[in-house]
Amino acid sequence: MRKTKAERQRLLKETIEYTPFITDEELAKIFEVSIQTIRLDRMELKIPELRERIKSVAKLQWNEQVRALAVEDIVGEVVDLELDKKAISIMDIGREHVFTKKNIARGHHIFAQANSLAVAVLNDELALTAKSNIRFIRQVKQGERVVAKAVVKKQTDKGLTIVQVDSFVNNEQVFTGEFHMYRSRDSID
Amino acid sequence: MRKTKAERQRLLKETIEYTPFITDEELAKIFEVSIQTIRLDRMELKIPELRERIKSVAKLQWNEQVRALAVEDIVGEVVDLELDKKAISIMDIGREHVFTKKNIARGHHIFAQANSLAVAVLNDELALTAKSNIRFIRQVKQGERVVAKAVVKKQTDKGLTIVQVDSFVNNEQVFTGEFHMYRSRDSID
DNA sequence: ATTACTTTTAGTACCAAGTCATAAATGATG
DNA sequence: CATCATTTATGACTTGGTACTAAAAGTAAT
Repeated sequence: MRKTKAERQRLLKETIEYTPFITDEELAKIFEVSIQTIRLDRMELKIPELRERIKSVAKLQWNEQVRALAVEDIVGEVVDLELDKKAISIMDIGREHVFTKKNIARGHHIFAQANSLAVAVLNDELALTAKSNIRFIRQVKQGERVVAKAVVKKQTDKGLTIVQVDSFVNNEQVFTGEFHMYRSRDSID
Repeated sequence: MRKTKAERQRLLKETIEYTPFITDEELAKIFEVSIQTIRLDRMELKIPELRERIKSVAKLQWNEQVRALAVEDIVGEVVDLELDKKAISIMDIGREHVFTKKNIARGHHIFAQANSLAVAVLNDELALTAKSNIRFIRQVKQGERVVAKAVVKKQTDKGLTIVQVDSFVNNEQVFTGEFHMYRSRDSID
């Protein structure tokens, strides 16, 4: 039996979201209605036509490529920042961060967040990590939110700046690291 | 003056690669030739029409999403592995690894390669990094190939296994790290 | 059952951005 | 000037639509 209008529209929306590369004609066959009905549905649901859908997916991809380079620069989201003093960032552990077998976050993601933050907190065009001592205090699981706190400490004898980063999940410490940073004015290159 | 055919086709190819969302009409205006000429050019160069180009970019995006989750587990490519003894991995530094402004690799990528290798070299279902001392010895640039070498050392008093990882570009050391690893049999969970 | 209203289908004209094929105009070169 | 490559023009057809109008079918209420 053919479904009701509301039900059909619900499924239509899902179907298009799941497989955006589908024509009205194919949809009409699937739902056993005329092309016109599909088009009426799309209008009511404000779903754009095939070509526009494809285009928007493609544009997204185009932006991703640009964005991947930009966003990659900062791991986690900086929520508080006082240049050359302190900074805080949060990162939610998702599927992409954990070991595929167990759901424990891979160390380098925790590290990346901390390292990024150490770079971001410094008021320099480009700061580089020269050395660091780190410690993973406890495992972080998928779904947990890691809050990393960076504090800028003294300069070392060699002109490096020390940034201390501690990461927490619900106020429980999961990571600690001391980052010795080169700053752009004393580049090693 | 209008360019020669060969020159125009060379530029056309470039242009389309760079901005695939461009119509023949727009191209015709840019190169000051008729639409038909552009179409002849596309045929000779085997460049598909706008809609096909958009579609292929969109499909690429669709695959990327799946891929991103799988590849993430191993950073770099393991080329030699003797379990519980030593391992070697290589990683080519690409655009996705460097700071957008300068072309210097971000520390956490170098770290990720080393950390991954430290995990991989241990003959355990799941090894976790507990602690590590690392040092970035010199900057790594885009295009360089980083070879990471891991050696399994002694157990510590606390049952941790120490893995020493040193990374090189053309036999010049760029990174060194000592990783203290938990092994699955003495899980901390 | 008749009326009223919603939902669906049909049909036409039109559009963008092409393909395919044929023919004519233009340019360069021996 | 003849000849060949290159460019332009023209028309018919294609896909996957939009926009609009009109008719048919289904559903509910009086």
